[in-house]
Amino acid sequence: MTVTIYDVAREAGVSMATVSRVVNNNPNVKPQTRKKVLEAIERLGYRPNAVARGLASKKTTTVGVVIPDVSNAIFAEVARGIEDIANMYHYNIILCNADKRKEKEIRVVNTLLEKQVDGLLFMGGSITEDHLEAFRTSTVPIVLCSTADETGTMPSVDIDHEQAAFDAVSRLISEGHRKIAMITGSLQDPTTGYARFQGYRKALEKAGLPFREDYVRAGNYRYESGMEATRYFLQLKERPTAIFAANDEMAIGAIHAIQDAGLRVPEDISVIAIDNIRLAEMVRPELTTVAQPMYDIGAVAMRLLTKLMRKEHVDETRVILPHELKVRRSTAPAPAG
Amino acid sequence: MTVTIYDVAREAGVSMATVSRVVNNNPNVKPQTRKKVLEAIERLGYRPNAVARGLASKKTTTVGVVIPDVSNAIFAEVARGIEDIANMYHYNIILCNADKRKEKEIRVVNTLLEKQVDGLLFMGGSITEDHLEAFRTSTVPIVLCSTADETGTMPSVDIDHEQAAFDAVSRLISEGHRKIAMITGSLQDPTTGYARFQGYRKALEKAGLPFREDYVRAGNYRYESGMEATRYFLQLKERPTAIFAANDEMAIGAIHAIQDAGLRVPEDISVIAIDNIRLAEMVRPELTTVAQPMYDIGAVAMRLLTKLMRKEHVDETRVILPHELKVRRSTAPAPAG
DNA sequence: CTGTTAGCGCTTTCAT
DNA sequence: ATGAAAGCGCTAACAG
Repeated sequence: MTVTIYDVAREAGVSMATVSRVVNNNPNVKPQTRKKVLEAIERLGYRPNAVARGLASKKTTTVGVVIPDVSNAIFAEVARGIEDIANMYHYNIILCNADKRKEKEIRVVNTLLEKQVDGLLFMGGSITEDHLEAFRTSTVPIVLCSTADETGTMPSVDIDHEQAAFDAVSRLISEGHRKIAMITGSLQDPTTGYARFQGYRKALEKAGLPFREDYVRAGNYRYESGMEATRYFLQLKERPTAIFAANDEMAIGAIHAIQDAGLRVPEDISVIAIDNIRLAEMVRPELTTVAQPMYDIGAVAMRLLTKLMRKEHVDETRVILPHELKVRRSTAPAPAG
Repeated sequence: MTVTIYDVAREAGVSMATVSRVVNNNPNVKPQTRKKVLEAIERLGYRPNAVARGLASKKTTTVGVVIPDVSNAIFAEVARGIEDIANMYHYNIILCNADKRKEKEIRVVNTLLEKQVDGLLFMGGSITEDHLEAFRTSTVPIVLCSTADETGTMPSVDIDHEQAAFDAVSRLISEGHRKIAMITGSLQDPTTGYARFQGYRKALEKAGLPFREDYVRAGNYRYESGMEATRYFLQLKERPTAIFAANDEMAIGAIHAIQDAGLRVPEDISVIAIDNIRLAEMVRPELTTVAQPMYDIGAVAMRLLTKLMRKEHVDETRVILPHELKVRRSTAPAPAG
């Protein structure tokens, strides 16, 4: 039924080992023999069985990538960075979606490990003790990508979320805003959600601005939650003049909620965020935001992983990439009054 | 180093076969024995090797999904449908990105086949003879998802693109529009791009409206191309009063190009499209569009694939799912004049 | 440069 | 209900 390396060997009149050599581009094969084998392969339509290969060689040349949420635009771009580098080093990559559910994240990690991937990239989301425990059982390297763990035990590639938030809010302050609200992400997540919130507080503090409970609403990183939080801010007696959203998608919700209420961005209210997904330029006014170097995060993480897999020396396993403020049209000086 | 089934057997004082049975939930194991084995597994931290399993059983319980472009919002939703059904039938799914490049699509299919997936889902994009040839070498079932092949030889799940386009344009016509432009996708792609274009022409024809070359611009399904095409339409002496875009993303580009030119949607120009990605409601005005049942496409395709993998009877291998017009705010009756 | 021969870790008859 | 043993298709020494 299916044609094996043995069939090819017989057809070409050589041994299995020789066929294996040509398939693996081992130079120790006479050109003429190689040709014979190649022809037999072609004639028989032989396709190497990667499963058997993996078992015999104990390498699969594939790395698993777990994505918290396929529908999140951030990850698409990070994935591109991962892929480009993976291709460069001849690794296949297989993506697994985890639906933003912790239990599934862990299940997926285990599945990937059972499949004997040579390495693992774990993207985004918060890292709990349960995650760490799953990671510990791994015999292959794992690097966190666009997230990091509090304990600092895992290799990771990420930005400084607190500083990014600090920079965004500072920009607002430098434009004269004093009533700045924030739509946070999950405060349960220390490395991203909470860090961004901390950045907001510190920027306020540094400027001597009071922290107000009613200027903070928690969202879930989604558009709708950005709208909801903003509607809340709009009905406050003392309406904020600027809103900082923990990510772009919520910021776009904020912009639309403001517009739907008959107000203008940025004339009445400024909006700023973090991420710089493609959408940021696909909204009117275009969104001012702190850009994460998504492609680079993926690329650097994958590069780090290759080094780990090949047991090369790496001097820094926890890398922080720089972010950059993209000034567009959604922010303006605070309105007088 | 790594603990194998043999280690567990020794630890539990049973044979490998017995361990295998408990791992595979084979009922032919005395509860007491099962308990002993489970304990040994726990104690040793045994993790079954899926590669060895796959080789021995000739099944991997995983299906490969090739995605033309991870950053395309459509596929995220389709993927969710696939996943839900896959989980239901206990298949793992591995996603592979093909970067919208035909050569890579084919390479990825081959890689997946080498990895001995039990089935394959091929999403979107146009199916060429080269694709078909790669598909033909497969010994496992393949179903096309959100696309179909012209020759009709492959199982597939899709919508009727021509009819969807026809319906969109007919809506415009019924609102009195007579100057209707179209931003097409790739006309090279018979099943999607060209079919949607055909639907446009037929709707025009049925209404006795003339077909004008200068009312058609080709885009590439991206936002920017939608903007460009629209800018072209705007400078026409006889400006269209409505634009039909082959997909939502280009339509949003059209809306912004119109707005950027100081005109209003829908008062000055109506915009309609096909897809209904989340973004359609994340734009102002919200986009009127013909919705593809993306989740269902994924779910039905995966269900069909499971039947094929289990060699169950299926009476219809080429399914067309219904579409539905979502009327929102981007269309209005044609302006007088 | 090429062939022989052990496994890789597991499933699966076939016995018992 | 359990065990023994033969592979699954391939790679990797080792010999020659």
